[in-house]
Amino acid sequence: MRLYSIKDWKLKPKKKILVAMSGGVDSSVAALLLKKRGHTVVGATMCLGIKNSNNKVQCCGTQAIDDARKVCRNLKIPHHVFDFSKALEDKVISKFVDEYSSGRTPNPCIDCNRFLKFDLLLKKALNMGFDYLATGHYAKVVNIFGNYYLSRPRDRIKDQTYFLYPIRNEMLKYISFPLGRLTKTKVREIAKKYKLPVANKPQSQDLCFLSRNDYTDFFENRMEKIEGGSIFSSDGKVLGRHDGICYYTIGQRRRLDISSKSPLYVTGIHPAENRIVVGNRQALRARRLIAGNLNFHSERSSGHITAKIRYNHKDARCSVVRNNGKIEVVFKEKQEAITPGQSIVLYNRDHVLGGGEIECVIE
RNA sequence: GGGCCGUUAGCUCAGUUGGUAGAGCACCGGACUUUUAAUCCGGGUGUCGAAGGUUCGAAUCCUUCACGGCUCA
Repeated sequence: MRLYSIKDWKLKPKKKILVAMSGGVDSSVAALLLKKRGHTVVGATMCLGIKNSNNKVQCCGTQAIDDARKVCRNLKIPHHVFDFSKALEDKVISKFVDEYSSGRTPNPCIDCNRFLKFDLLLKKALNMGFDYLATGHYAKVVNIFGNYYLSRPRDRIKDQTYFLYPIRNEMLKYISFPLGRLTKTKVREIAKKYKLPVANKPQSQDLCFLSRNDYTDFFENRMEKIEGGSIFSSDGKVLGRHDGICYYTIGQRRRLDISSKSPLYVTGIHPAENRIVVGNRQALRARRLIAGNLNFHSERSSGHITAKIRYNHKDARCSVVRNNGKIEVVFKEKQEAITPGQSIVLYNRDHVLGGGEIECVIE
């Protein structure tokens, strides 16, 4: 017998659900499934004010809005576009720029979830009389004795709980992830079966507000000044030059333009001295870190706890001490390239305990 | 002018006592990915400055020349 029940839409009365639609396959299938279960479904796309030149596929540009609209027409559901461009600028992009100038590596997708999708958009949905906000994320919300938790999805490869930890716990009861019990393969099959216009659309990969080719221009326009500086070895020798610390992240190997006996990786970024420090791969490994800007879904801090220090990273055993609005995490095995600005997310088996932003590495 | 050192992949260099070369960076390709112009995997792209000589065999030893650097007049 199950101790908890996963929200099962089939058993619940029909609800009014706003589906956040990016124009991609996942959120389109999410909308389709909810519609087929008989709920009242409305699609919504966040307009982020991004100019989309040359017909490039972007997750949130105008192409996204067009695609989402097509899908909604196909599903015969209404489609709204909400202008979140100012919020994106104020809450996500400005921080993105600040973080890079401070030598940190931000994760804007997490802030987008924190401030836009699961805050502004969710509140807007509730204000409009919707019962739930649904998205196409691969994750689950589970209810254990009246408490809501974020939990890993069936498709472990697509697990997106890492990006979702900043959702306020009290908001989980208004959130639905219809893909939580499906695999990506199955989702694509469904999209084809029902002939969704975006069935064969490639998976999005880059930042929605910045294409891969625009990094340099973006920083040049946004940053007050970008100064080149020296690249140092760990023992203080000058090995080369860098074009500005905003172009580097911890663990980065490429673009160093330094020749040596074995590959070099960025091990430190020091904005005050405008200095990049490099070392061998071994020097990237560390065991302890401090994280802040926390959000928790569970008070639990003992037992089988694992954590991942970035998306696409296997979670690893660790212990956690909470202290004064921060956590200190100590990994059983050293982790590679722990990067300030990236998020650390804590798990107990399948449950997301919470997470925060890495502030510094201790050792 | 003399002496010394150097010249090897696009770049920086390694190459043991002679057996036709290999690292890093760069570049190209692939995997992964709604964060990192991230990471990982694969690929050597070469008249070993030139010409002679010694040798079964020369990037390696000898001679001359060219170019670059340091140094002494």
